[in-house]
Amino acid sequence: MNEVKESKLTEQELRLARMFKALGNPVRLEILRKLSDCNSCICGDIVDALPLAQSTVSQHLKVLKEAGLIRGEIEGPATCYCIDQEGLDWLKSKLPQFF
Amino acid sequence: MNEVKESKLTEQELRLARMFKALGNPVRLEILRKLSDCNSCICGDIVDALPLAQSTVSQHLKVLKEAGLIRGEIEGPATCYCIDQEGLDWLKSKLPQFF
DNA sequence: CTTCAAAATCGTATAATTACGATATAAACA
DNA sequence: TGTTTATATCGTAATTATACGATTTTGAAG
Repeated sequence: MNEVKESKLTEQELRLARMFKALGNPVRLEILRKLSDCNSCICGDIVDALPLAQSTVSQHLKVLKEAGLIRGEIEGPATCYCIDQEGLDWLKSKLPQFF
Repeated sequence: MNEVKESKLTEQELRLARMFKALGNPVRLEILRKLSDCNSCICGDIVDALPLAQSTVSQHLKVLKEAGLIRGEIEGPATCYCIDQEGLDWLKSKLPQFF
């Protein structure tokens, strides 16, 4: 919708916007907090902790992963998710220098 | 089986989510960067700097204001916008302690 | 009081997000 | 092989976001 028009934002700033967008949803923030608390988590545990359908949670996890905020690793029949510390550290370092 | 699951986010975390949501849009990030650069700005200058209609920019400014990221002050026939340093400082302080 | 200019708000079309149930996929095991 | 279990993806409905032009509001100046 707002992409054909010349944005004066740098690639880094657009990455920042994508991260903020992913963070700007209470459900996803809750998932992140849980992952931050328990270090790493089987997807099913996250589903159990939320009042949402499995497919909905899976969708949110995908958004977080694509934003570079979490990582998912297949562990046997399940998938283990964890914070993407590299991505979060990048965000934390960029925030103060942006504003 | 029918556990009642509700959001376990605190009021502060919901405020964080609202701020992130406002930040998660390239146009609004561009507005913020401009305000950060020029310290304070007449609304019209922001409109002129963007390839968007005045009404659209005004809407984005409203979102940023409601999220506590900018402030607007009526100055004669115009409105002068500036960064809400208090709000941004709060965000910057909360981010590292959340993750 | 009227006019002008700046900004906000309204009405609305379109696009994106969020949610769900249904279905597909992939790994482990019988 | 087929079954089970966990997760991802599909199709879709409802809601929210984004954009625009038109209109209203507000303050300053004539």
